[in-house]
Amino acid sequence: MPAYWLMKSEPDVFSFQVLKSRGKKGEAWDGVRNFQARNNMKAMQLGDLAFFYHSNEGKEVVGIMEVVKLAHPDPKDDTGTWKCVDMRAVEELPRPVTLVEIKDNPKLAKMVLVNNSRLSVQPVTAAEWAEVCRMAGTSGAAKKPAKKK
DNA sequence: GCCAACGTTGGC
DNA sequence: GCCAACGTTGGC
Repeated sequence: MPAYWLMKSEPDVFSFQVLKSRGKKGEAWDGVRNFQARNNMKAMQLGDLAFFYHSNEGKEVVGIMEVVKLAHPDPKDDTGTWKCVDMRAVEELPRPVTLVEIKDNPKLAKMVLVNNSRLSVQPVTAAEWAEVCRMAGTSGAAKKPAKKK
């Protein structure tokens, strides 16, 4: 069973659209300089899914992505302290879910996003994942491996 | 642009 | 090992 995460970025710096343009290979999620966030990335498994949240501009969950490479040394870090994972875009949400909507939903009151907005890589429970997907108008990439073309 | 909250650093 | 000071993040 895959775990769920939420990762955020300022769209000015790195947006979901940019990640999408990287295709299946994805892109290294580097630049994280926070121990909690790093530890969360270390815990990620291949195939784990994550929401892409745009901070500052937009303040909304805009897409779903997947872990395609396990935690490895951050190429932009000389000290060897920091790690990153590679992510690829899976699906752009039919309807972005804003921070306001998340805060308004009692089911999501315990989300880390609400309580610790500064953590850039955070875990999401299965229930929260399902709820945000429902609000976004998607079934959530994980639940439809049957859909082959 | 401001400010509150948090994490990290460094002096003791 | 504690805690004050500082820097950064991110919502408003």
